[in-house]
Order: sequence, then C-alpha cells, then structure tokens
Amino acid sequence: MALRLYNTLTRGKDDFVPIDTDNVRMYVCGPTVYDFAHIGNARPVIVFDVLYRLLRHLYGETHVTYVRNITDVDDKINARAARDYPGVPPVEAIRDLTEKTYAQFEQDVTELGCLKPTVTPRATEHVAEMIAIIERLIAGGFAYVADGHALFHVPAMPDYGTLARRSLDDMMAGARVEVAPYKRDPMDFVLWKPSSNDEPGWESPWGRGRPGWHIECSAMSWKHLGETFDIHGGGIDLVFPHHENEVAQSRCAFHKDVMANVFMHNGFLQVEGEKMSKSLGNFFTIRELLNDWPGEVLRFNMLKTHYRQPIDFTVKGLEEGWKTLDEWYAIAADVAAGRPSDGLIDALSDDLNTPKAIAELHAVKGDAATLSASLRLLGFFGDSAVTWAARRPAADIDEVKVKALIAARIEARKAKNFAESDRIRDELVAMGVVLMDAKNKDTGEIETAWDVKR
RNA sequence: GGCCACGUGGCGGAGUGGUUACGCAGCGGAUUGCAAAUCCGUGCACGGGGGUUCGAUUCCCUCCGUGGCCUCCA
Repeated sequence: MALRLYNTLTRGKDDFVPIDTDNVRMYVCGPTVYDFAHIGNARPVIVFDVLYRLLRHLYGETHVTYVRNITDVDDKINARAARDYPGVPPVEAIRDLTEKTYAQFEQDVTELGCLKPTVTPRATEHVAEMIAIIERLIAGGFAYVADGHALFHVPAMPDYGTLARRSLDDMMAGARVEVAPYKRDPMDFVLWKPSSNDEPGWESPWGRGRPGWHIECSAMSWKHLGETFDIHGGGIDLVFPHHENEVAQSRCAFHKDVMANVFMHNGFLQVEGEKMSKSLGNFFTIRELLNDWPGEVLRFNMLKTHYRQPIDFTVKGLEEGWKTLDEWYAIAADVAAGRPSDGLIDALSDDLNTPKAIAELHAVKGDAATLSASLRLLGFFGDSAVTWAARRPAADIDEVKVKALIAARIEARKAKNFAESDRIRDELVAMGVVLMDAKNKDTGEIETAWDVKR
C-alpha cells in the first residue's frame, strides 16, 4: 500500500510523493528548551520518530533526512538564563542553560525509544541565514524596517492564511492584541527585534538584536533541507501563527508556491481527562514519569491513540500497556527479527494508523520473528526479555518469609491439608504475593512460582 | 464572539453506505484439591433530532456536549 498522509494544507489524506526519493526531507519543530520537557512535548517527538522509522523502512535508511530544531533563544529562555546565570553575558548564559536543558531532553527522548534526528540545529547558530532571509524579504517588498525592528508585511502576501484557513478579515475581527505603533498593519509580525544590553543579541543590518520566533525555522529548514522540502511537522497549536508565518517567510523569500508539501500536526494531550496544567496539579515532566514507568510503556501509550486525535494519558492506560509489553517481551524480545508484518506496514502507511498497527501486532502474536521485527520497526525492544522483566519496581516484600511460607504450603498440600494450604496462600495474597503452581514435567513434583500482585 | 476538531460497547480505541477491528475488564468452559497463570469460547456500541438512500454508526442539516486556536503553549 502506498504511503498516504493527512495534510493540513489540503485537509485530506494525500498520496505521499517525495520531491527526491533518494533524499526524503522532514522538518519537525522541536522543543523550546528552558526547563524539563513535559509529557505533552513527548507526543510529537514520538509520533514523528515513528514516521521517520517508517520512511527509512520505505525509502532506505540513508535516504531520509530528519531535522528537528532546538529553539535556544526566546524570551522565556532569556528570562530564565538571566535569573540562573547572573553576571554572565546573555549569549553565553542562554547557551549554558540550553546546553544543559537539551542534554536532559535528549536523554529523555532516547529513553522513549526515539532515534536521533539526522540534524538537530540550533537557532543561535543560524543567525546568518536568518539575516539573509530577512534581507531577501525586504528586497522583495515583503518586509520593512521600522524602529529597530524588521517586520513581515502580511498584506504583501495575497494568499497569507491558507494553511490555517483564515481570512485576513477574520483575523482582524478576532484580534485582541495591542498593535505596536511601528507596525504598518496590525497583522504584521516581527522578523527581528532590537535587544537591550542585558538581552542576548547579534549584530545585524538593523542593529544589535535577536530573531522573532518564526524566522529560525525558515532559516534552519532552508539550510538543512533546501528552499522546499517534503514534510513539516509539529503540534496542532503551531498551525497558527507559527507555521503560517514560516510559510509566509519561506515562500516569499524564495518565491515558491510551497514551503513544504505536507504539513502534519499532532493533537493535544490530556491527563486523566483534564488539560494538563500546573494549576490543576497534573503537570508531568517526562523525567518524572520515567521514574515510575519504562520509557517504552510511555511510548506505547502514546501510540495507542491515532496521532491526530486528542490523547488522554491515564495511569490505567499505562498499566494496561505495560502488561501488553510484558507479554510481547516474553514472546519475542530475544527472538531474531524476521520481516515486519505487511499488515503493520499497511496500517502505518495509512496516515500513521498506530492503533491499527497495534491491533496487527496482536494478530501476529503467534509468530515471534514477525512480532520481533514489527516491534523493532516501531521502536520497541530496546531491552532483553530479562532486563525488561527486571524493570518492575522491586516490591517491599520479605523474600525469605515468602519462600518459607511457600515451603510450608507445599508440605501442607503433600499432607492433603488443604485448609492449611489455602490459609497460607491467603496470607501471601494479603502480603501482595500471588502464587502459580506448576507440575515439573520431569519429576512430577509440584513447584510454586510467585509474583508480586499488580 | 470568529475559526476548527471531536462525541463509538464497562473502559481504552480503530474503521466502514449494507458482512458486529482490536486490546483491557466481565462472563462461560478446559485445566487446578481450590486458586493463580494459560488456553478455548462469548455478550455488549456507534450523543439527541431531522434529512438523503432500498439501507447510515458511516453522507447532509440542526441541536446538545467536550476540547483546541484566535495571546511566541507540542
């Protein structure tokens, strides 16, 4: 089955046709790094990791370029750096802060089973490209300089708003922001703005300043993927204004009809049915969750829901997913990979239908080599079966006592004292221990295994 | 207020103009001294109303509900 992807530009599932099958190019908006990433940040990272793996499978591992940027300059970063690094020159301070935070992020997403993108460019290392694009925009009449700022002039682009499907009139009607006096039009947005001495800044034709939010992605996608590329991804909240403005910048700078052919957006995440927010007390960083759950459980939970749907993250769902992975690990983690199931590839090829793909995994459960290959394709089985099983948190249980009780129970059973046998089992259950009796095939002896009740 | 999604069985969650995905839980059976684990089997649905159609959960309209964007939040 041919790969089809839902495209925000067309609002439909289109056949995916790469510009160059030898180099399929994808750009995903990465995190703004000023603190620990939260679980909502993990969704696009995991979703587009699955897409990256699928593209590598379909076009060959060396024929896909995946760029995920690092936003390492913005006002929240600047503020945090000024707080945490007093006295340090601002450009160095944001560098230190974002180095540290990004290293943490990278460790988090590695534990979530994500491959490293081909390139992870930083905004602050692409100031020259940003300036080049802004100069092109000014030369082309799409941007102007006013009061130390460079601004994109929205009315200069007749079909601005096509990605988000908004007319200028609608946007004007809904506008609630105060309009800066130097703007020619209320919709105009900042490409470059002046920095004070205690803010990070770089020299530019318009004075010392820093970039607006959107220009970095136009600059970095240009540098690493070219004037146009195949897939641009991110969270659905980025459709407007972020991606809309990137499109405006890139298309007008390069005089192209498109920036990327396909725009993909993942839905939002909720926690236990509520919007995740610090005020509701249900705000979780990836790091916090990794303390309680293996990364692959978080990953699996993320893929149980189609990426465009809103997802509800719940403890119940995580427990369910852990049990499923336990079963699959026991069956196939130590088995050499065969070929991934065709049904799995078909499901993923239909706009990354991961829930259907998971159903397919249940269907091929009996074929360990296929299950192994299929799960590896999805980014699972980073552990051996034994290592995985050991990930269950060690319960606070007195093992010596458990073993003594089990031995006593076996004696009672041998004596056909079932009342005593059952009493001992109840005692163990009360301790949170479940028993599993099995007859040894060779000796015929009853052997009792035990496990922590979940 | 403007724009846009979504509403499926106890729960999670796909999909389709007509043949009840799948998983978890439940129930029945096998097995077990009884259990647990395992295996086999099984019931349960498409927010309300209207329309199009031979036939709608699937298309259209409307109402209700939930959520998102319009504020440099994935």
